[in-house]
Amino acid sequence: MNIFEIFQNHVAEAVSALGRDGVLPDTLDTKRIIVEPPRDPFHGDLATNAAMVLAKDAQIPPRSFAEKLIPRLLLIDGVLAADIAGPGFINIKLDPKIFHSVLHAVHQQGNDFGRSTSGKARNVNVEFVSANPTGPMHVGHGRGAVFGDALASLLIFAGYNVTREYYINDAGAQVDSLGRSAFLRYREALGEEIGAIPEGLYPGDYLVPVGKALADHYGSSLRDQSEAEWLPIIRQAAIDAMMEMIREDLAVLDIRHDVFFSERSLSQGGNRDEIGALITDMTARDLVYQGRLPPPKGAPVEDWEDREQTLFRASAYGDDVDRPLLKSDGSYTYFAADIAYHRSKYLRGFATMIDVWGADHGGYIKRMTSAVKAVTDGMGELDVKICQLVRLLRNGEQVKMSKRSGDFVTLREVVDEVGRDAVRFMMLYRKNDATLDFDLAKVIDQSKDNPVFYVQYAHARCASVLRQGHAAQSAFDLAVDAGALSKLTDASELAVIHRIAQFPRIVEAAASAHEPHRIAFYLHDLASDFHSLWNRGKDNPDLRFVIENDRNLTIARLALVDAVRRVLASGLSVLGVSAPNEMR
RNA sequence: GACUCCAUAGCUCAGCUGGAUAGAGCAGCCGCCUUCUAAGCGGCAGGUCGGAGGUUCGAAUCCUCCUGGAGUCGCCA
Repeated sequence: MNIFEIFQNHVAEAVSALGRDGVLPDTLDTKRIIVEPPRDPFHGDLATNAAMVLAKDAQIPPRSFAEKLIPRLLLIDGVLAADIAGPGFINIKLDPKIFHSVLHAVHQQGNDFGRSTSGKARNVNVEFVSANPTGPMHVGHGRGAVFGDALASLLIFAGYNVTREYYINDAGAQVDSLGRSAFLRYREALGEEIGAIPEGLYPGDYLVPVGKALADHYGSSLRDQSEAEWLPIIRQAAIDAMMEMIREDLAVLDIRHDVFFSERSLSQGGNRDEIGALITDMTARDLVYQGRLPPPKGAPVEDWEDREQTLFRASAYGDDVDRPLLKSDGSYTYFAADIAYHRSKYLRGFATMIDVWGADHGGYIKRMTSAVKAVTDGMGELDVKICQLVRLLRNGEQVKMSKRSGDFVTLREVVDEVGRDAVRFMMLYRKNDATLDFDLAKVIDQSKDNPVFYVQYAHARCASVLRQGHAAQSAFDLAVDAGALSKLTDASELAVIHRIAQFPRIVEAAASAHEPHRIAFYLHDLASDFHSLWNRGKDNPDLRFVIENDRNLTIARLALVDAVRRVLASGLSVLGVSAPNEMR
């Protein structure tokens, strides 16, 4: 139940009715009407810009428009008053019964309150993590992982049909290096002295067990083969081991992908060369031509050679320059594979694609969105979400890189230290495109300075109050009707209900903007409202939740507490953070 | 050189896709806190929304230019 949406429809209907009556033109575009909470609650419960956005088309001043509209608004059930404010805002005062009915809806819908159908079951592909299978995940990967996972959950909650996907970069030079690194470890496992790992290969200890497993399985049979023979075998074994490790890292954060898509499968996996087919298709549609590029700007590229190459007309679709699809040795560029990959998403039924990338890929957005536009005839839409860097701190001091597994702090180390909930919540308590300071000491601090604790504690406190309530009263049913809820009249109680009423529109806005952090901030606000309400009981015992001699009031208040608890739980569940019943 | 992102209170950041007197948390100051779970609650103070133009009824939000910071640029992945 989204009261803002409901009243938006009411207001639109009122405008249409005036159109039919000839009071206003009947051609007004009521879709532009917005009903939202006023900035200042003193103004009322709802505010609408209807008069201002439609005045011009109606060819009358906004305030005159409002004067015509208001009598009509007053006919709407639940509207107590409607006033013109400022340049032509209409502030609406609602009967508290509307808000009581919101509470009632929470109890009826339970954890589904806030769930929306605004996504209209449209297919969305969320591709995230896609870390190269060359080692364990680090903290930066973790941010993209949590962001993508929470965004996917949010979209599901908002009524989209979501697939979580991981693109395995298992076809480039990096995985060849991985294979060679694993080969060294294999020889090491056979008892050879391998010395230092050469520059350009992966030195991390995590390849030691891979080498050992290879030695166990193949004995020394691979050692004397040529690289052309052993590389495919060892490379694949190493990739599989790395992917297994990455899956485990993700599982620690409770993240699971529906699809793992192999880059290699596009050109070498089956009986069909997807990338070649793509280039043929693009050539037929004149998206590709043979031409020359100007030398790259900025840092000079030493081995730059001016030559004719196979180029995609990216600049015709919004990119800065055209982009090569073939390397000089005739093999496909990464970009060519990526276009084929995104086309495959489209062909699999995803007109809406979301990619979650790290900050270092920002320069890649234009060419990819332009490519998606080109190969889908403008039918496919790609939104790239960039997750900025994470600065790992401990009490304000930058954390030194660990040498244990290469040259970075692994995600696993961080989760082991502070826990899944802290990692997930803090990764989401910031806009994705802003850099994030993650302080290992602060996120486990049990104080209000720590938003994770603050929100979880609000949930635990709700649960505690409900336990107390059940102890003080005999068994009761919280799903009381809206009439019984009319006992809730205090301004601080109504303020909490107002906040609850906003949850559905926050969900929809966050989902359509692809911004899960809005849920995290909302939960913090709701927690704050609740802590505040709880404390009112200190100064004024009449405002406590459990009132000894007033069973009905107690039940109404516990219904409010339970609604807060449910919305907190449901929001936390979208973020993938647990909602504890006690904090001990 | 070009492009992307960022610039909002002393600090860290929100700002609901263009709305009213720009908000929160820290830090500072003042008060309260033997409670339904203590780890908090209330209040005060704090701002030329980096700067200058523009678009319009209306701009922190959209456009242009400038300044400052981060990142990217390739036949790398």
